[in-house]
Amino acid sequence: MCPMIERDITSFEARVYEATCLIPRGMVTTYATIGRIIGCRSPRAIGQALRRNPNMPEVPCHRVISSDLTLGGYSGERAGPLLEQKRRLLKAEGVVFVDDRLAKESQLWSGL
DNA sequence: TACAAGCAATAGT
DNA sequence: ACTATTGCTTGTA
Repeated sequence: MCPMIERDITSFEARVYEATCLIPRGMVTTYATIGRIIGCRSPRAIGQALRRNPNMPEVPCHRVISSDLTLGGYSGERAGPLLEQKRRLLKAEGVVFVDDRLAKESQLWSGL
């Protein structure tokens, strides 16, 4: 029944979760944008919150990339098979990456 | 309660 | 390429 996945998430983690869920399918956003939405000026804190993954896989954390339009990381790994899977997930949603970089900048979600 | 260490980043030099 | 900055979580005393 109750999978009790949420553990003792803090307010910060809840905000990150909410902001991440706001990302439309087929688009991506950056840690900085998420921080902008929840009012956090430290993208590292967001990466850490997502790394802990308070509620997986309900949260499309794979739609969060770096401001440099690079893939960033996934599940705590900044490189490796998991990151490759992240790319694959994004590709399945129509987001194309070339050379570990977002091909179309128009697919960036500005948080509007 | 207090202090120290670490993190899926970003900006500036 | 390298260093500094930054906010938040976790662990230890």
